[in-house]
Amino acid sequence: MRPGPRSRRHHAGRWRVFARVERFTEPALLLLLRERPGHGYDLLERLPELTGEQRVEMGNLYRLLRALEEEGLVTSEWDESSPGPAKRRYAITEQGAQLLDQWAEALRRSQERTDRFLARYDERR
Amino acid sequence: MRPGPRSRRHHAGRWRVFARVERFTEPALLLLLRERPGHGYDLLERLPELTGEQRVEMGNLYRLLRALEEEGLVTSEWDESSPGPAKRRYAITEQGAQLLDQWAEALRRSQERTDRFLARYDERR
DNA sequence: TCTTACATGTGTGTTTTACACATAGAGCAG
DNA sequence: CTGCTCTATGTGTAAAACACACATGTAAGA
Repeated sequence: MRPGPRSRRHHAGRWRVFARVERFTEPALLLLLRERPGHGYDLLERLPELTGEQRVEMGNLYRLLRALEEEGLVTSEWDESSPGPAKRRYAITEQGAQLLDQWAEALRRSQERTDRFLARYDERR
Repeated sequence: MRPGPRSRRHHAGRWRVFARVERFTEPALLLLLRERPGHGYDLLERLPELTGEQRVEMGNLYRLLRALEEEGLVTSEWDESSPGPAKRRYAITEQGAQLLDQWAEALRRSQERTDRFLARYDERR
């Protein structure tokens, strides 16, 4: 029953504190797809450019892509032309691009909040 | 069954996208307590200085404070001297201050990630 | 033939957050 | 002195987000 290294609780020196923006995978996928279309496995490999050390779990990635499609934020089609196993190739829609814009604004607001936090933290360090 | 406004999914124009750092309340509490001790209700009112629009849910706040205490990050004692209902007055410990330092580092790394994201977003806007 | 890389998925548990409600002291308006 | 609001602390539980484990199949190369 010991909490793992990414558990909610952390003894000061023992476990790693890892600050993440929640649902960051969603805007990351939209940005990658705005740059160019791609399939799940491809996106899985391109994601670390944006998410860094925190790798995205593949099971949830495929589920997220289908959820995005259900909402009309991306579209997909089977690509059997290219070699290897069949791939589902995703592309961003106009709606998806608009949501990405909203995410960018939201992320800027989040940056400001964290900036204020860090400034206040540094004040009395 | 309609998802609420803070649901996981958002149609581009309809629902609000809200980027938050997960478990941000924890470092926020530690910072407030490093500045001066205080009780739950007091912290609930001071938190918006750090968290902004996203208000913290009081039920979870009290649970979080007790969890922090269990781990030795804060201490508490009943204060019945001051007027009104009895308050549980929390103070940060050395361990708590150390964890806050780790959070600050983690938040800076998170800022860098988001900066990279936004720079890449702006590139091809 | 076996292993590895590519590729897509399901099932389920844990963690984090949201929502709803319970309890009680104290001050004040009527 | 009754009801109302503000202060103050909590519990119960559901939903959302995320992690971990595993299943399935193609294709290429040792």
